[in-house]
Amino acid sequence: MSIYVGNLSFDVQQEDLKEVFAEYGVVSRISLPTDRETGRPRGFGFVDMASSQEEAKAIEGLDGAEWMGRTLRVNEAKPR
DNA sequence: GTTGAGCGTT
Repeated sequence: MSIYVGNLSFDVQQEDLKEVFAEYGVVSRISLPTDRETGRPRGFGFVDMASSQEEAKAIEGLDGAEWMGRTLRVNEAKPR
């Protein structure tokens, strides 16, 4: 299970995401995909937590929250 | 600016 985090600021780094999600549990994996053609950040990311309970809490606590001047969109990620 | 690849044998 993993979390989709959308509407991110383009200058957010993996460490920043980890910091925020660590508030809700153990972050086991972070992914911030960049546009393969342009190398630019795509403005969204993926976070995996150690447990689905922690993920649920993170989604609950962070979806719709304002961060880095943008309103976060957080929910369960679709399968790649 | 809203759902991740990548040339290998997980």
